[in-house]
Amino acid sequence: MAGSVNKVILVGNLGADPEVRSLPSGGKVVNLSVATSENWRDKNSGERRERTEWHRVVIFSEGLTRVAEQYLRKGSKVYIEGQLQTRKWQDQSGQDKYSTEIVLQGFNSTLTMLDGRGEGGEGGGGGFSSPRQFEGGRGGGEGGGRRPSSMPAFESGGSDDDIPF
Amino acid sequence: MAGSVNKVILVGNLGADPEVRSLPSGGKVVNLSVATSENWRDKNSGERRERTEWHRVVIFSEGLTRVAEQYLRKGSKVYIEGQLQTRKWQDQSGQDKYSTEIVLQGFNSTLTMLDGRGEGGEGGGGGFSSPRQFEGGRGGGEGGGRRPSSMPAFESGGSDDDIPF
Amino acid sequence: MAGSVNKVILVGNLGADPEVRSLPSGGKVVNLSVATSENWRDKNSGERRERTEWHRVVIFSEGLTRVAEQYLRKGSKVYIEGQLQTRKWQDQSGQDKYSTEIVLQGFNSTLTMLDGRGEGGEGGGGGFSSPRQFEGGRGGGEGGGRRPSSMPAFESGGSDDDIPF
Amino acid sequence: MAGSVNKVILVGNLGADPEVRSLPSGGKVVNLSVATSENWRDKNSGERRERTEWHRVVIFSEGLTRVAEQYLRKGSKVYIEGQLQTRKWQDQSGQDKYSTEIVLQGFNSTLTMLDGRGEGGEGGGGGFSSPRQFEGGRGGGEGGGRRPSSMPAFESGGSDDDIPF
DNA sequence: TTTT
DNA sequence: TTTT
Repeated sequence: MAGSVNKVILVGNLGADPEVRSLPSGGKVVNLSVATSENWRDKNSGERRERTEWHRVVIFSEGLTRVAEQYLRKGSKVYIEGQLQTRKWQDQSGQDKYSTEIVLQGFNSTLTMLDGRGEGGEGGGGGFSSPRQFEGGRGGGEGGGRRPSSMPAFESGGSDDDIPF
Repeated sequence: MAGSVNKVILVGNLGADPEVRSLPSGGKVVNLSVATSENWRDKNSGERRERTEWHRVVIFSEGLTRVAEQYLRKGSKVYIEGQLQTRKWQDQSGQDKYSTEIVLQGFNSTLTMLDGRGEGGEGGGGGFSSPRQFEGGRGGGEGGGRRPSSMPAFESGGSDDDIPF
Repeated sequence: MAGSVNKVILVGNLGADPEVRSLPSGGKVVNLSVATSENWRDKNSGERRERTEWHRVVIFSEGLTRVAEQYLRKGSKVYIEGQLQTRKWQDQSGQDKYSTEIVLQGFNSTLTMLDGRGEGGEGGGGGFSSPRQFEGGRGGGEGGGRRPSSMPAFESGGSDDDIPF
Repeated sequence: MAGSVNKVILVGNLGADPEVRSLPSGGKVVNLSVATSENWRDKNSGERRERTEWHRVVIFSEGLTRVAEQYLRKGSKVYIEGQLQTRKWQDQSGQDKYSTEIVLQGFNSTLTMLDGRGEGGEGGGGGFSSPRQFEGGRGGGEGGGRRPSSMPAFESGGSDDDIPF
């Protein structure tokens, strides 16, 4: 089919450091555990209540795995845009299990750091330094846009030095 | 915590008629099974491939349950905006199971019909037959906006806010 | 700066056929005029009211310009994901003018047809008539994902035959 | 019409303190000037480039005007969800002008502070404490919001004239 | 100018 | 289980 949209947008904090796994193919997959929370006041009791939701995020996009591995840590706040996917697997006893994940792969996947904590003192000269945005996929060349021959996204081919912080 | 966002946006088709359950409280809950699909051409084989993802959608918002019950049918195309929630439950054997759902409840929940088939007798209550948008939550009184004393949304008289999440 | 997000999501109808312009570079730019509307019942008068908003959409992404040109027509319903950009220009009298547009360019741009009317044999060839999804940018190679060596998106490099209808 | 969606999602920084205006009705309207930026590396020159977009945000929702007035300052980072609206007005010389704004009013409007920095050490026990989320509609009572003790310095190079509205 |  |  088509004519469909499957999009998840999260702003939340990492509950743990990213888990990086290497694939036989040489690529990497990064798993994030992201918390989102909401507060509300109970209408009856008047008490303040909170609910935290934990999201399992799986990053396949090459550029984004590198970003996650290098710059994200437990507590980092991130903006994430990905797709919902439910995966079936068997546990040790052969029981069917289902796991629903937010997958960052290919187009329309985004990972943006929202807290530029570390790295070189944004207090310094004035320039704040760290939050940066990266987008999924490879560099896409546009034919005749406003920025011909440029790319508004993370360039996965480059070295670490490409990321200036 | 707060400063977080938990949002799912789907455009897809219902795989079955909505399932409506009545709650002890008198309210209703509606479950939808929504398919999103993507097509791509395999870069190696050149074959066209397709992947369909099934999403479990749970509607608590009073206005939206009514809309779903009355106007949605198997095959309907919908735009949905809700929140991710993972729920723990036990199967018959006492095994822990987890189910991740897109929940439409309260603010920032939206259900829009994208195909105005409208066949059959929704002529009942007032019977509009075609795509219509409804939004979650209560009627929100605006103090001094551009549309003073009007409300751009479905007016739900009741209280679904009692459900604490 | 970074750590920012600039995203517009529209579901609406084209008020006119797409306007296609060729660029000196050989590329094309397509402009769409998209209407979104909302209905609500005035809380005081009880009357039903409607407000329509017109959006100027500018498509630079190569694959998406072709899709728009070939398949979209006045009245088409579309899902659009792009970026807000305000552009300064001068009218004939030299007055500064500003125009805010939804720009589809590069990553995170999406154009999905939501009504498969498909009138008038737009393909000639095989004519599928209904909703299809296309995404911005060029094909993004993924290193080690779940769909190694495949691409879940519109492939801009190919010929028209890539689009199977 | 219906079956339409008009949604803007921004994550950006305030270029100035919120502008609060009181309405004859007693309500308030708050205007925000929000910057989003993107960085990319020019494919030809290899140079790093940046483009900043300024967005005019208008808040009518009662709860959100209060939040904006009390907690947002120049430099604040926010998540915003609203609607696009283009407004026609006349300048002093009677010329027609158009202004496109992101309007937060009623349902599906959200304003979330993303930098509640204070409160050291999210690396610590776990508890991060300050960012708060508010959503449109009713005035949500914000019980215990802590004012960020300092705002991350927004780095606007230029004068107010940089902001084209 | 669309759509219902 | 939908849709094309």
